[in-house]
Parts: sequence; structure tokens; C-alpha cells
Amino acid sequence: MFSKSTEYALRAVIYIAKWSSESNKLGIEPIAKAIDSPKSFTAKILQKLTRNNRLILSVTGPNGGFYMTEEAKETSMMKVLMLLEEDHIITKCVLGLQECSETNPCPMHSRYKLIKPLLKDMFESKTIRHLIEELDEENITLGNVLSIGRKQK
Amino acid sequence: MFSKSTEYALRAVIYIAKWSSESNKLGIEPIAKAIDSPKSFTAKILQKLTRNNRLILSVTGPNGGFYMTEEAKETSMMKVLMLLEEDHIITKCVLGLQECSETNPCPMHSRYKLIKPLLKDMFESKTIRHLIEELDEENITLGNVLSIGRKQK
DNA sequence: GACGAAAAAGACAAAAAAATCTTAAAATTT
DNA sequence: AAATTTTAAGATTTTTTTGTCTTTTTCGTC
Ligand code: FES
Ligand code: FES
Repeated sequence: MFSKSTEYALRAVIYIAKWSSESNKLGIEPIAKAIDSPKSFTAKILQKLTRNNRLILSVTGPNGGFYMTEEAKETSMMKVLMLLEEDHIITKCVLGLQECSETNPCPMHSRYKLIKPLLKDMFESKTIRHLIEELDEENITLGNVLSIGRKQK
Repeated sequence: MFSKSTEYALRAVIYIAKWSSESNKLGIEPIAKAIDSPKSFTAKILQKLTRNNRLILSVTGPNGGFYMTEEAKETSMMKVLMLLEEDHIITKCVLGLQECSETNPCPMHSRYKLIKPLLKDMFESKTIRHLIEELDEENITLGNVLSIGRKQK
């Protein structure tokens, strides 16, 4: 559904939202370990997200790291996807036509148009806050169980 | 949603289903032109699909080309996706965890699990036959309107 | 059997995505 | 101000995906 970068970004954002605050910043090392992603690559991705300071904030130096404000934690997943410029599930055509629309639909369109709004709604209605609440539930996770104890890159 | 290869494959399959028969085979040239895809690349993709002779058939030589039997046109889109080994929308996790399941769900799972069956149903219930019938409707297309008259690669 | 038309096969190239490594900058502590 | 810790930036590499080109094989026709 999404590219690796986006998957890492989403997991990282949720993790940061869950465990950080203005007074408790998280380093890239623990983040990457927790969400089971390549460290430097994840750093790159987070850097991009800190650029406009809309979602994730960061400070350098000792006790520095990444964090989010309580306000930012209310952001919808749809907004996060837009920041990542990965909202194609909502915009693109199943068969890869240049645009998915009523004007020039593909043969799958009549069926897909019924599902697309549901997908969109899923990402619009879920905020980061909702997801970190899910993380309190039993079993729910951001890393791969299988990878526990695996060597970190 | 899908890779370029898969998009080309799906469009090509639908096109072949629509315009070919045992007595009327289609060359790669007209196929690629109609679905607006790179010719040689599409040839590669179709070759893979003819390997097991399950969906598309081909013959070399004069009056040769690609075609489908009437029987094959009853194949569901889900089966086509499986032949292409691209059924990840149905199997993979939104956040990229190694598996999407109740055992070890991600925080999006509780919501996504409601939509996944709908997506699956969409591909399972639509057969190629259904899609070629759609193509009879006004406006419905497999190529890009914008690309009409564009130079072919 | 030679010729031509088609797909099949395979080598190669380009572009994009994913990942790593190195150096710089920033901030804190001493 | 030096040392340390952390992210930022950038260069580079690797892998995957996409695309092209050339040669081979197959088959029908003359
Ligand atoms: S046009 Fe193809 S899904 Fe809408
Ligand atoms: S586990 Fe992530 S969507 Fe099911």
C-alpha cells in the first residue's frame, strides 16, 4: 500500500507521539530499534518531516532528539500522508490511468469508487492520538515480533 | 496501489480479453499502443503470463500474437493478481509489519480490517468478463486520453 | 527449403528507491 | 573554549524497478 519510506515514517511518527514530549526527546537509535527500521535511513526520513516543523520537532546536542507537541498528536493520518506526499491511494487509479475520475474512468472504477471514500475516511478519522491509544491495548505493536533480537543495521 | 508492471499487465489482459479470440490474435504493438505502455516492457510482462498458459496464450509467426480463450475470460481479477504475485493489498499491513493479522496487529489494524474484505471482495467478484463489458460503456477506457497522439516509445 | 512475421529470450541501460557512511553543525556540559 | 552528544546534511552505494535493444526461436507462406 505504501513505500518503505512511508511505512517507516508512519511507524516512527506514532512511536514518537507515544513516547516523547517536550521534556522527553527520543534519539534516532531507540526509535529505529523500536520500529524495526534502518537507522540512518529513518533519520533521513524524519529530517524531512522536521523541515517544516509541522509535525515532528527536533533538537541537536545532549538530551536532544525528536519529539512532538501534544497539539501535533491530534493530527489526522490523512494529514500525515499529505505531508509525506503519499496520498495516492486516495487519488490514483487501480489500473494506473493518469487520473481516477468520473470523466475518464477505467473498467474497475465503478467498483473502486465505492471503496475509495472508505479508505479516505479511515485515514481522515484516525488521529495519531487514536493510534497511540490503540498501542495501550494488548498485543498491538509497531515492531515485528519476528525481528526481536535480530541484529540491528 | 500496484506497481507499473502490474498496472500494465492488468490493462493488457483486459485489452486482450476484449479484442482477441482464438481466431484473432493481437500483436504486442497494437496492445501497447492501446493501453499506453512501453512496448518491449509490456512484451516481457506478457511473456511471464503466457509461461504457465493459464491466462494468456500466444503463438509466434505470421498471424501470431496474444489471445485468450473464452473460458479464461471468466477469471476473477483476484486470480489474475495472484498469477502476477501482487496480492499484497489483501495480505499486507498498512504500516508495513511483516504480517497483517489479529495475532500481532498494528494500531491501524482495527480499522483496516473492516476495509480489507471489501477490497478483496472487489477483486474476487469482478471477472475479466465483467470488465470488458464495462468497456462497452461510454467513456470507459484503458488508455490515457491525455496521451492520444503522444509519441510511442 | 528460403523468407518473413511474429513472440521468446537474454543482455544491457537508466531511473528510482532503499540504505549506508562521512562530515558538519548545533547545543549542552565541563 | 574544549569535549561530548546529538541531529543535519550530503555523498555514495546497493538494490529494485522500469525500460530498451539485440539475437534467437517458432511458425506460416511462398
Ligand atoms: S479510474 Fe481507475 S479506479 Fe477510478
Ligand atoms: S496489522 Fe497493520 S493493518 Fe493489519
